[in-house]
Amino acid sequence: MSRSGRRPGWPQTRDDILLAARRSFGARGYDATSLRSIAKQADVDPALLVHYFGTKEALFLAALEVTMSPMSMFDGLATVSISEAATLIVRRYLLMLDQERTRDVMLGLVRSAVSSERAATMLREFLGQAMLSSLSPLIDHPDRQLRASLVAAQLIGIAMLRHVVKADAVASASNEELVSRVAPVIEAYLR
Amino acid sequence: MSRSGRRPGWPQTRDDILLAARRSFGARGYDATSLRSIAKQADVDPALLVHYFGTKEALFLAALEVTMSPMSMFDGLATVSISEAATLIVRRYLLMLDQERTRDVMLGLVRSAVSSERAATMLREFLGQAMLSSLSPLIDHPDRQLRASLVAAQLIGIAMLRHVVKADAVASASNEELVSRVAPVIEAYLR
DNA sequence: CTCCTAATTCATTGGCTGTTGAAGTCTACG
DNA sequence: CGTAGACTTCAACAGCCAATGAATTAGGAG
Repeated sequence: MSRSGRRPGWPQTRDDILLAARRSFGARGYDATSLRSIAKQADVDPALLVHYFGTKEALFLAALEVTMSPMSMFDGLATVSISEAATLIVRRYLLMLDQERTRDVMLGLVRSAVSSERAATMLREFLGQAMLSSLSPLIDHPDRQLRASLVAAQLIGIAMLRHVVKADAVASASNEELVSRVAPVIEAYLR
Repeated sequence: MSRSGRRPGWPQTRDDILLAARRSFGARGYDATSLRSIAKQADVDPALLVHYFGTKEALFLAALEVTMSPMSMFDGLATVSISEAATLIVRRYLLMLDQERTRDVMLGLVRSAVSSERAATMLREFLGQAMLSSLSPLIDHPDRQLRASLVAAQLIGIAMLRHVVKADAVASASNEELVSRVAPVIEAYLR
């Protein structure tokens, strides 16, 4: 936030803003995050955010960039055994929660969904598209949708306890510890 | 919000405020709920809330009244088989989510925990006290804490999908349908 | 060298927030 | 009947919010 006017060098500012926004939304959710706080974190004037993105909600959408598709959490599950699939799902999910970028997106979605109908819809659609549609085909039961949703419930619950509530046992367990406890349960839903 | 001054009859107003507060916090969480909106819902002046409770946070605490003990979700589990215990846990939990009062408390806690460290601590302590301490003794494993926490994760995930995200499959399933799918999984954690 | 345009900031607006202090109005007790 | 005190409202403050519009600065094209 130096003196007024255009900054020298190449304007990477837009990305700085997106980074700060993703971190803030991920850490506190939509409502609790102000444009001003994002701007301060990006060392930039608040008006610049609306110049680039128009509105707070648009910035939220841009920062979370809901195309989590490259995370490919559910690729290649059809070609392995059910028990291997269950293990892979849990391991990949925990890996996603380990990487700052994807974790911030996930937590930003969850943290915002609880107080905004808009964000709840985003999360619902994300789940329906990314998880249920990839998971349901693996399940050979008339109630595949329900079973797949319960898998999602278990995973979201783990994210809540690990990163939001910060419950000791779940927060301090290693990934492989969690995999070995949770995978059999996921397997039970798939089978 | 009639004309000024004391209202005739017995002042049940305090309870009206608590009811409106519990509903609002349960529906939107701490941050997204304003004293003014609660006051309007209770048909009362905003200043009256602080006269009775002092501060917004105190009202939050009073409204959620974290002594959910009468719900006794985990009573008498030691005397039945593990499989019966699992069924009872899920059924009682869903029952709690069916009753407005306890559901509002639970959802208020969850909805507020995601954006307030304070509320996250409350939820963590509630889980530690109400669930883990009642559940752990049932589990004959060195990692009972982790297993109990994963049960909690599954249950919280169900509340999220059913009442926050409103995922179709979980929201429209009957209680007994859910019990029959989830109980075996809980049993796996306990066994 | 000169403009045009993109990047950035500044000052401001209107609205909502939690909280405060004073005033009004009723009930119950003496 | 009157007055103390509980109940309730009113008006206001200071602080934060998202958003707007004009002003300032720099890079790049001609």
